[in-house]
Amino acid sequence: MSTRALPNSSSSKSHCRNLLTKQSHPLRSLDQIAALTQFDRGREICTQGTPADLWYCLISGAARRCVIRLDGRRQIVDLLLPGDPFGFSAFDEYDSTIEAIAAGTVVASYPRRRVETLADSDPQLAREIRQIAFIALSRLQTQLLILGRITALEKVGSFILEMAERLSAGKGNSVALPMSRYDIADYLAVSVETVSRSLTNLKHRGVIKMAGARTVRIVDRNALEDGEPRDQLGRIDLAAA
Amino acid sequence: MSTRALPNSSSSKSHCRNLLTKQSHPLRSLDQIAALTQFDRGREICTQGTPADLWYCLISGAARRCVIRLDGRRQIVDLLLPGDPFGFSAFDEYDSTIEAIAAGTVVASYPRRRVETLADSDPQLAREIRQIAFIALSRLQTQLLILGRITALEKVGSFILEMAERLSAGKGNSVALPMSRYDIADYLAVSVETVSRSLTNLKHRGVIKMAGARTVRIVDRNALEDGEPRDQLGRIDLAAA
DNA sequence: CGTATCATTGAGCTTAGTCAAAAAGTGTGG
DNA sequence: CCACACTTTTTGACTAAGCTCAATGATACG
Repeated sequence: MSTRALPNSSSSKSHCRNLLTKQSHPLRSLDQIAALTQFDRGREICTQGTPADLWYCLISGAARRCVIRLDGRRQIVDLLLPGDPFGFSAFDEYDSTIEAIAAGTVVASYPRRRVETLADSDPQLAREIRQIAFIALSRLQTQLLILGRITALEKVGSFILEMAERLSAGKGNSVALPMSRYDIADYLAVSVETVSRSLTNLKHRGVIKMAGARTVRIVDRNALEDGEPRDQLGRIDLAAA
Repeated sequence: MSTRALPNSSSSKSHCRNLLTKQSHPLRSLDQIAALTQFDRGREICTQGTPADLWYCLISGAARRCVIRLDGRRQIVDLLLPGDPFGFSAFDEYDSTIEAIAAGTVVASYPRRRVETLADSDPQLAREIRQIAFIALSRLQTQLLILGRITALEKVGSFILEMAERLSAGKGNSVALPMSRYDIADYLAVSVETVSRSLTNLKHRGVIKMAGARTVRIVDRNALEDGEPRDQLGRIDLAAA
């Protein structure tokens, strides 16, 4: 199966099967009917306006869910990380386009009709799908709350926290961002320059440390949460410039 | 009739039963197990952080779904209009607080466990619930796209269009907004003053007409869509000041 | 008819967008 | 391995959109 379908060399296929069994994901019970596909950076996984015949789950890598506006601007409506289901639509067509961000992003796909039929006779599966939809709702709501923040600094701050949460499952204080500044900008609805400046600002204030351009280490979690620099006791620290 | 539970006076109850049968809504098939409640303006329908034991559907009036931030600012995550289902949560507690906006807002509520059990043995119902979740997703996405707009003028413009769409089902060009400028501001994540100024701007440019403070008549649909004033042929009209 | 809420308008200031350019990576082919 | 092209990231200067504070009109409601 090439881009579309991953090349049929057994090696890559088995490699992916391994991934599928290793990476826990919400549609685990459907592993048998999953098709695995690998995508290069920037490749479209599915396209806004085409028939929504497949449901997906991102296995490894990262992807962006975006819509293009009338004025040509792109908005990223969701960032997809390992374990995230996507491709659900209230209507018969996808409501957004999904593109791979990381090289070699692997995606599992499930024929929608097939799954729905299975769900008809399997209440447990039906509940799982419902749960998946609710999780997608809560992810969208999280982003809504980020977009609703006032200052760009707060947006970038909560973005870092969200990524840390989702990528390292809350464990470490270090996040390797898989996406470019442009992606972050279109996700937060600010300009690239502002993203960059906000990061430098946080860096200078000692709230984060950078290792290369894409690895962030969180130093002061509280400060990221509301934009205000805090001391160890969580008090707003007016000394920090 | 007071707020909490509708007093069991047969008059008010039958009045509401009428509403329930008249107003088409997505959980129609569950009318039998629905409880109807009426709320005064500003009253809480359900509260963030409390057990999410009920699913709801708004029958008449309007409500806001909001979260309060650490800094005390309120953000409105969704506006609920007749026919809109709400109260779904990925976890065991509501992720937002819902408050009535209009006087005498009527809401149908459904015990979640009961519905889920019914869905286990009724695949059709299970599909309907899924569809409801997907529709909620698409509504959130719509708002995400509005929040992602750059200028306040565009936000207010698409807000008016969205309300026109949802309230009058696309028919008329006149919308009676059920909410205050403050609600609009918290929904669009801009200040009240900016909402007001944007409306005056649109009014002065002849894009909309106002009848009182809360009734908007759309004059130039195209202009609302992208912020640019258009002539009858849809061309950007630089003459309009 | 008074009081509270809601809506509009003005003036000043801050934030972030735009345009422009430099610096730092990344990958490719010779 | 290096040179070159291209992308990504950062920084600077300028400008404008929108926030804040403040005050004045309108509306609704008891």
